[in-house]
Amino acid sequence: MSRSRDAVHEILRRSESFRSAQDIFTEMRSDGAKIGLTTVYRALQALNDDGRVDVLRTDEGEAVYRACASDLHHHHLVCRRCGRTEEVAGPDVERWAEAIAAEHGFADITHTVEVFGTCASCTGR
Amino acid sequence: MSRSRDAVHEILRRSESFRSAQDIFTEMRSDGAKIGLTTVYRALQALNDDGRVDVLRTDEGEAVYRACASDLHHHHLVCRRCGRTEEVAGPDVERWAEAIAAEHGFADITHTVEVFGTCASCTGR
DNA sequence: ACAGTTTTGACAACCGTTTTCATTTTCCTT
DNA sequence: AAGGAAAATGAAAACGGTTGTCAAAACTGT
Repeated sequence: MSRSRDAVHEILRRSESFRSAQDIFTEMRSDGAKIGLTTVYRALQALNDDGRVDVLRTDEGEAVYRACASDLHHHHLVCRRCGRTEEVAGPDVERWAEAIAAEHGFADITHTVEVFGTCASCTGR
Repeated sequence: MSRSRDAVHEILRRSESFRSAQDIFTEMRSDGAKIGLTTVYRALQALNDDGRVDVLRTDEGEAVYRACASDLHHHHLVCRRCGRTEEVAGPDVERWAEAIAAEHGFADITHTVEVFGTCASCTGR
């Protein structure tokens, strides 16, 4: 498992946002790559197992993947129509999470925050 | 939409944890209720629309529901050790989400916020 | 080149969820 | 009560994303 796995990883690294498996598959195909959807799924699984990509679920239950930027901590604003994703910083949210956790006696906390909406170019269409 | 909707809500209120639609359906059937799976799904949707239950996705993409203790919008603080869940209100987060979305031209937004940690009684054990 | 293992991909199977649609129930008006 | 429109129901089919199957193709070391 290497050829296509690297290809998928590459696509993801070039992307700035979360991408779905089908989405990646479509892009690779129209780029002329001869790869199967199954292989894309397998590559994503493997990459996730290796901790090289992370995955989250949209409101609709679709899995979307992203190469780990691992930079700063930030959250995502995802268009539920076209999948476009903006990275947004949320210092307020971080503080809120810390405070609320402390208040309830919870320690060692982590949090997930994802905002879904319809982006400007998809609105009204 | 009332008979079965109340029944589903009742099941949820008696539950202490998140339940899947299929799970609820199975319980109701073995309790002798003559209800269809479709109706369970519709009841859950309606209850969710009314803000009486909240829904989240498991890692596997399955939707799980839970009766809201409070009728207001809120988030969860989940103990990663024992699974204990506290409902927490997050007006700050709501405002933050709205603001950030508007700033990027996103409309019609929803958000998921889940905070994981180790609760007081699990700490130090 | 050769045998053995791994990877691949078309296709079918899966599973949770939604849609369809005909039937039943509920509710309102006489 | 009776009649009729509107809402609710449920069995079965459709759907969409994901995973399994399995034979063919691509690597591996000898």
